[in-house]
Amino acid sequence: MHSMIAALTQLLEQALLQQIHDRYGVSYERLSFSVPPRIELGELALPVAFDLARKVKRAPAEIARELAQEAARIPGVWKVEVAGGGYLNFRLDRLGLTLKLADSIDRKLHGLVTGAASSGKVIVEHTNINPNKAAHIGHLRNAVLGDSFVRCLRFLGHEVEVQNYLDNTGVQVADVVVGLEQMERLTLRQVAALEGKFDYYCWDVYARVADFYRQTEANQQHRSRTLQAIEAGNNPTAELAEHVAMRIARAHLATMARINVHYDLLPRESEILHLHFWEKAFELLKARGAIYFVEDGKNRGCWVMKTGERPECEEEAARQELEDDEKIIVRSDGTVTYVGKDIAYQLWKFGLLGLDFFYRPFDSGAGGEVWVTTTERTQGLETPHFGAGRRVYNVIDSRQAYLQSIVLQGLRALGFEEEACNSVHFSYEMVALTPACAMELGFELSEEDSKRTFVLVAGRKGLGVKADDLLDTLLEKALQEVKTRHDLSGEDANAIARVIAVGALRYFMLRFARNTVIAFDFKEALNFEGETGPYVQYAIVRANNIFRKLEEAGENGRFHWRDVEQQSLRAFLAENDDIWELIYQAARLPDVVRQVAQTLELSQVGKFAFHLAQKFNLFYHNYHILSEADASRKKNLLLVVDIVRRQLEKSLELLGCEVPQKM
RNA sequence: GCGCCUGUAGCUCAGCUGGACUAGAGCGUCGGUCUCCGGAACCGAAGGUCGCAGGUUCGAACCCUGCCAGGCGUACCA
Repeated sequence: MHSMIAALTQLLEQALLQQIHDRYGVSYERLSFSVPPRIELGELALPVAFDLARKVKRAPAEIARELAQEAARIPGVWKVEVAGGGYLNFRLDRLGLTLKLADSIDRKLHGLVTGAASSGKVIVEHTNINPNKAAHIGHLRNAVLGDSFVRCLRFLGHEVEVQNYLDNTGVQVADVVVGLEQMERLTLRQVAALEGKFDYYCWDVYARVADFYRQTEANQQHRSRTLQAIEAGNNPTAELAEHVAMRIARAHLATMARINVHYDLLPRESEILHLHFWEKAFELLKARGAIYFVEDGKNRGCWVMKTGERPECEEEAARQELEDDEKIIVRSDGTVTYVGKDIAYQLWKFGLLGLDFFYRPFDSGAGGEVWVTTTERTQGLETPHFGAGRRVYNVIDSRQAYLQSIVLQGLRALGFEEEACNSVHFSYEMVALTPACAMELGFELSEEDSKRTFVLVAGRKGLGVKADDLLDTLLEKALQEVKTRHDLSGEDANAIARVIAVGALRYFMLRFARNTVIAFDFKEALNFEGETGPYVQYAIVRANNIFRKLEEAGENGRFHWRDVEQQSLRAFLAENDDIWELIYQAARLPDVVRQVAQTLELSQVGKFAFHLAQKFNLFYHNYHILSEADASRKKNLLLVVDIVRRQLEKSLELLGCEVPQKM
């Protein structure tokens, strides 16, 4: 799938490459177009004449003029001009592009051109919250990035499978189980009877376990013992762990459903173990010599993988370094680390393990169809085919870059070079708190910390903003705003407030580049003005109001873009650069999304929507549409509004935001 | 120590593979726009030696080197 604009650019490139070759005998691989500083100068610019000038020893402006003459005949091109001493500026056929775009929008393509087939299933793994406590704002960033990325890939025509991996047998779940069993002295039955928000309850338990471990050596030993019991299964501790993990997982799904995030499959770590995924991977790794057993030294009794690029470390002097370059895959107590299990999981994702899970639908209580892995086949149940992806994206914060590289090293060691290349660590920075925010939450900071620009969220300390709390606060604020403007029933007001709150939250999480640390601040996150989701929503609501009024005005008020008079529209577009710019920007949506698929910078979609909304608001201010006396001009204006609102709506949809009826 | 990332307006951030210019937004500040399709909006002003110093290039916020400052990682946590 490529876009209208990309298709046109390609056509232009082909024609020019041919022309340059014929005329000057120079062969380029490709031409790199840029964007002129102002729309009046055109939509595409090409500085190739500067380079040609050196090669054929002639003036760049002269060469540019020669190229311009023929290029003007390319279909879709309106005019070609020479500027800036040798730039070729291309001005596109405004009417043609506008009509094409309107038609494309009607067919729900929004500027895309159907073309190349999808290149196989893409698996996106995101969210992956340890199921041992409530989700916090850092998890929201992960889920919003992942979910929006999935929406973009689907828009581009990819088949996408969304997986939310549940680390239900890991250390973090074990810690909470220790807290419940040893600290709180609760049985499974008692835990199951606990009322209220269980994820919040566990948040506090988890925060206190660290202290519990510090108290005595015996307390500390509960961790390893519990972890082993969980891995072994068939014992009360394992059952409690199962209860905790799945109950928390449900809570996470409910939280994510609030912000329009859903999944296809919940692969569980316990199945990786019980279905012997890990054993199989372990055998493969051993057979290939990718990991080895350590007899001596600090890593004694562990199976490790060598990291770093010095396989032949020499003599005793290097012994220390060698140990530093060993990543433990199997601990000395026989349990497997996360990385080990992740290698097995990654192999399965590509269909390389020769094993598969069993599946059953998962009742998340949060709507949407989601499946979970199980250890046994369910009789008579037809299950979708999961896994066996062609390309895999793991949305994981940048602190895990090292672990991710080890997983890839594992794949490579097993000879799966191509799959390693198709494994992408979708890395992003964490959400931290401003010191002011941490203090607002009631945390005492050291003098050192209070001087920092941000402090890290720390689940172990219970320091963080819970996702549901943030959402509740946003909802409340949005509701206030709605109520000051409209007299609505509670239900209607709530529905609108929810859409606005989610729009604000998701936009906020996507505003920043991936590798920017978000220093969370309530004032900023709760803002509904300026560069925010509600700003974009408001622009669309305004546009929708125009059409609503039009319909209210009667049958003659109905509008369809095919009703525009082409001659009138042609002149209108030629005369008004500001309007043409609005449409051209709107047409760029698929180009932005294609770029996002490569750079993984979702913020670009947000920026696109915001800038387009800004331009629209200016247009809205400058042009009166409903009161326009000239009928054909009015239709032209309506066409502009229609195109822009539909592209804006689509870009919000890609960001997982909806549009309220009114606001 | 080593590895990765970051340093742009008072604050929070953009700036695509180096390119047309006066380096852009939002917030905040100050001043305007309500007989209008809703002001969650629009317009204007003030505010920057793009951390510092070299280098490459016709051209550098962007590429290279060094330095300074900060963050993260380098766990038998993930």
